Amino acid sequence: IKRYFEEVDSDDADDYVESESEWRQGWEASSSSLTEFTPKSMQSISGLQSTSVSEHKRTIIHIDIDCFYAQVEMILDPALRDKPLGIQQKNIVVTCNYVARGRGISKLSYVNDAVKLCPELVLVSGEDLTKYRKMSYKVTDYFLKFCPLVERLGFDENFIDVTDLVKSRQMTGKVCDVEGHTYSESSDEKVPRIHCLCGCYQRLAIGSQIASELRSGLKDSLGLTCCAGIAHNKLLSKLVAGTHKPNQQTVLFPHQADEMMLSLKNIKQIPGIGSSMSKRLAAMGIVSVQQLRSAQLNCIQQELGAQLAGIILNLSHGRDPTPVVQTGAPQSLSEEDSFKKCNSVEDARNRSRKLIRSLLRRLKEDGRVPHTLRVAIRKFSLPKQWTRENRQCALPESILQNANLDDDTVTEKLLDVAMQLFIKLVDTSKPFHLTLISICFTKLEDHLKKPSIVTYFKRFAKEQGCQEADGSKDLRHKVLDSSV
DNA sequence: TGGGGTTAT
DNA sequence: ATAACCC
Repeated sequence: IKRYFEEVDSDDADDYVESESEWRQGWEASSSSLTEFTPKSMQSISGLQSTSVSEHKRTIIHIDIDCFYAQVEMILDPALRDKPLGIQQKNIVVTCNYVARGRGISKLSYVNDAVKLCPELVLVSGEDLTKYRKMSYKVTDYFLKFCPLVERLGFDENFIDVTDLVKSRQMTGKVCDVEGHTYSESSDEKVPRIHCLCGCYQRLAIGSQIASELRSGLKDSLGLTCCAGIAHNKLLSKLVAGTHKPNQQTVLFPHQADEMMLSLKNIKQIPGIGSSMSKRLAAMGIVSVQQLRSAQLNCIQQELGAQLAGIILNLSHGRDPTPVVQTGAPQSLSEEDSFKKCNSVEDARNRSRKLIRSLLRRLKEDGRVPHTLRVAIRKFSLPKQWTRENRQCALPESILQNANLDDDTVTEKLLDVAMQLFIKLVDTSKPFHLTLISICFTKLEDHLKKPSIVTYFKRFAKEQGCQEADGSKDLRHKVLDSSV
């Protein structure tokens, strides 16, 4: 096989390997007649249809920081390291360290239950996300030092597309083996590695080396441990990252994609299929990945529409063409607070003021200026009503344009805007009962952005009643003619 | 359940 | 503006 790849020099060859059985057939067939082992002959051997030649060409790493909030607290106070630690928000333990997990505490459990389970549990308040947010961006920035394609998912996960990094390492011609675990449900069954380290197998092996370097670098520079999953797309890299759990990494080769997907107990475990979609599919009698796969295409299409059906079905086969997209600066900055009861405008105003104060602090660091403000509330209603309502409006330029963000009058101006929105949400002439207020700044734009020359040309064009600024030449003549 | 985020409709 | 998705 090695000679084959050397002679044919085809990176595409292993893209034809669709499932493990097909791979085996190819393997067995090849050992009897090496010369006939070409992509074409492989196709005839197994009768497989490749979905896309380039489908296995990327190398994606998914990084998942181990119990992120707890790790941040343990770094800030190393004395917490060997104690059972929980992070508390209101009366919920939102996450905990591994010592606490060893005592049977699970994420998102009630404080009462957790303390009953483990009376020595140390609780730290995690309602203010500032430290976690800062560390989170340090992590993303760390990855960005090596590779531009980093996509954040929440505060503690990142996708990294290392395809180009892998390519340049391949140029050196060195062959490397896998670092860390290799995914296989039946763990004693080993992929005959060295024979397979060609094409995408070699690429993913290099990816696992890179992942290992990134992980140890992260530990050295920020003191954080994490899990990594390496695969040819985002879906699989994320799923496989969770297979060996704290502080380990796992690579998944394409022929194991089926096994990975089929190992999921429920379609809800597929990232991208949430509670709403699960319910719709469950209503059609579809609960398992296998059922989803064997469902009639047109049946699902009827129910979901062709586009969505295609995406969902693709996911069930471990296919995910979505690219890793650079996340960059956040699209919105928000803060929220939940409580048992808020039933007066005064109370609402005071709570909103706190939110706006801390948002202004963040805005100052961010450097950008928001152009819209949104207020959201949750009304107390019959349990199981998870409904939030929101109103938004454009922010008057005058408030933030070149204001001192520490100025309390700025806070009060914003608060006035927020309360106008609040009144649209709540009929304050009647009794009300709120359980959450959230304030969100969006449409964040660069502050120091001087209007570019283009802006002036466009404005001028408009004044002159020009059509599209198709020719800046023509425009320039106009400008000169008018002796500006 | 909490305190965040994103994108699609 | 809401609803879906993610952590």
